[in-house]
Amino acid sequence: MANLSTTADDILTCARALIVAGGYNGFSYADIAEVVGIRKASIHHHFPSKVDLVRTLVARYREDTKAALADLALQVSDPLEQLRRYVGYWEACIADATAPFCVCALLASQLPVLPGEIALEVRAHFRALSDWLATAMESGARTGEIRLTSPPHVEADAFMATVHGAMLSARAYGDPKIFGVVIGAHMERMIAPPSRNAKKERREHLS
Amino acid sequence: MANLSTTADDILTCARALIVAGGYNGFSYADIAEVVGIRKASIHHHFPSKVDLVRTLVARYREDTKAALADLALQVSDPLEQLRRYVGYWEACIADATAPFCVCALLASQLPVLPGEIALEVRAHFRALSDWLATAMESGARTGEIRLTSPPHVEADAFMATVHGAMLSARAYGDPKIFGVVIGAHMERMIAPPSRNAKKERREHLS
DNA sequence: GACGCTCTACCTACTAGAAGGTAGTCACTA
DNA sequence: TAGTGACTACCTTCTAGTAGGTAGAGCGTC
Repeated sequence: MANLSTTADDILTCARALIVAGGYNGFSYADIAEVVGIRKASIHHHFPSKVDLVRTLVARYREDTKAALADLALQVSDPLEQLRRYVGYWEACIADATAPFCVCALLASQLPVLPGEIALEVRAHFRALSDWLATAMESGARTGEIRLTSPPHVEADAFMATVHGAMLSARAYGDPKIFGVVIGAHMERMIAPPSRNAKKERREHLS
Repeated sequence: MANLSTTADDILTCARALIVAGGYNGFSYADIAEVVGIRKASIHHHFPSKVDLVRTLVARYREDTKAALADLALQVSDPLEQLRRYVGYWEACIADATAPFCVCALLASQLPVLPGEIALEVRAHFRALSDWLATAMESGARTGEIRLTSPPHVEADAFMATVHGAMLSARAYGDPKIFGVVIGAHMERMIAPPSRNAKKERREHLS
């Protein structure tokens, strides 16, 4: 945060795109230098080491995500609509290929070879996202809009897993549409029918 | 296939473990040489290039998976039990950390930076797995054991996405149990209750 | 307002080591 | 005796990172 220069921003943006494409070992300072239009050594001026660069990048990504999710919860009161907006964001990103993958999801897949400090940041993102989703699940169950067949935090982890898996499938198939199809199926299963025993279900599945 | 020597096998086994840990760019010939106990140049004797090595590895992984899934369908007639065995396999792998990730899932995450020939193999794995799952889904729906809320191939893709996402979460959280919990929740939602209108549901959701 | 000081952003030029890969050699075995 | 599987000894290219320097902006002060 705290007003970094435009060049540093450019470096981070570029690095993020490169990580999303090929992970931590899938890019080099030379790659960034070429895209941003400066020399390798100049990147070291802004970020002394690769670990610094990626740690900063992930920390900022986490902050941005945290702020965006908090804002979403504030702007949209309906929990089901919150989830729809969340997946809608990714659907758009994948469709126009701006950022067709969550940078933390990609880094998590390489967790065993990641420098410790970066691994910690990645872990924290998973926990924060899962918590936000669990809160939405719980609210939805309370209003009777969402039907939970498991405790909220389990439903949240299942939802997150489906989102990440669907990103992967979209990439594997080379077809952005698959993301929406898979998530759509998951959400449909979650939407509570206007059933008579909604109260009973709610009682059963809230912690 | 076709009886490769033990050393070649060792190289492939080692490479697979290294890819599972850190992806295509996360390992080098030097890493393999150290583990297998031969020199870098000797690896080139068995696999002239890194692309050869990984292509062979993925092709063999696909063959093995194909054979195992065909065998599973032969040994176990009950479709729901087939799915349980499939996820049980991964649950065991993740729990004892032998191969806590599908090598194709990991490579798929880096698809944009993968050599073309390897990308093709990875894509083929996703298609084959999805097809197998869809067949199981369809059979399960026919016997009334599985409740499908979407067409079989969509349910199959959703299932596959959940499996891959759950692997990722298990890795991110550093907790093998999360895989079973997430998949368990998904399977529970799929199990049809002994309902009166099972026939009607079946009619609705088969292509 | 010219002088010097410091800081920022970038540069050229370099390094050590790791990467994938090659050439040629040797010993064992079918 | 041809083939296999390993070796040593290289090569080239790429990697992250360093050393040292330059141009210019900002700022105090004589």
